[in-house]
Amino acid sequence: MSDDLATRLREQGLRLTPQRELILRAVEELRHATPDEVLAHVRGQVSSVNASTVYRTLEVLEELGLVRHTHLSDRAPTYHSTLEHEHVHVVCRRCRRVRSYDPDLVAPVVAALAADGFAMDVGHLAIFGECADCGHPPEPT
Amino acid sequence: MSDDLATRLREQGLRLTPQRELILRAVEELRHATPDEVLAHVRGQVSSVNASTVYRTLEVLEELGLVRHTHLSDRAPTYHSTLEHEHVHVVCRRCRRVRSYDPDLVAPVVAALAADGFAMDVGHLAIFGECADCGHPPEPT
DNA sequence: TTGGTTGCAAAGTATTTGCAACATG
DNA sequence: CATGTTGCAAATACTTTGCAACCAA
Repeated sequence: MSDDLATRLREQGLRLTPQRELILRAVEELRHATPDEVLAHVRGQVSSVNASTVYRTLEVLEELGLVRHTHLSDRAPTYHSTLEHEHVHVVCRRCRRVRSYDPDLVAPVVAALAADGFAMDVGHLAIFGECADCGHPPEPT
Repeated sequence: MSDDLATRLREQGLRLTPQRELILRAVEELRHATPDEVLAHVRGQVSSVNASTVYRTLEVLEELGLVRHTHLSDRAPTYHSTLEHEHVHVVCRRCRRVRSYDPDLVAPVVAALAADGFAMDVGHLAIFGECADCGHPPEPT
């Protein structure tokens, strides 16, 4: 997987650096992390890595297809490794819990949109709502 | 509809102001607008309205259920009036075009998640992907 | 008159960019 | 050793907040 990084970078005339390795590994380990969280993680591990490097690297890694991002909050984007199989994110607004669903969940939507000539990006999808069994009490009805 | 505004505000002990009327009307007219676009629109029409007022007002209007927002780009949120019937947003990453779909599109997803005790927020959903017939040429395969 | 509302300016958070020093291939 | 990369600092985009003046009810 780090080999993959080296390979893909080389293909694009880009270079393998310790920062890029660290950041990719951080995304893989954290599962779902914002740029800030990635930064904190790599800093905890090694030398001082700069925030701009994190942003620039996440962009590169995404172009290389090694990471992806979705929006699990109204704030910063969340990155995850493409080593995980593709999944749909379902997040509860109340308890903030994030569940991953198999792409099957939205297969009918993919099909319907495909019929309209639209190729849906399943991995980017974030579905919001509220779960019944979340830690927080339900709103009075 | 402006009556609705007055009514709902009063119910909450809030007040009807020209700014609030203008901003609500701007959202209705613009169909899909970011806070910035709303600001530009109301400024074009009347006196000087402040950006903070736009943010604060959009928040109030959303709490009152008169507007809603979704994220149609990685940047600012997009607001729309709830006078429009609820719809799902489908946006092409290449040509940036936004199409509105009937909630029926995602009915199977709503049902599947409901079975898991999750109440999906359909109006907030934004589906990304690429349309075949967008102005831009397809990427080489 | 009371208390919600606005404008203004400053602060805050998230992200981007220019550029010189640096390090990979 | 050529060119991609990084760190740093400043700039930018977007949003929030404190507060005094203001105005709707």
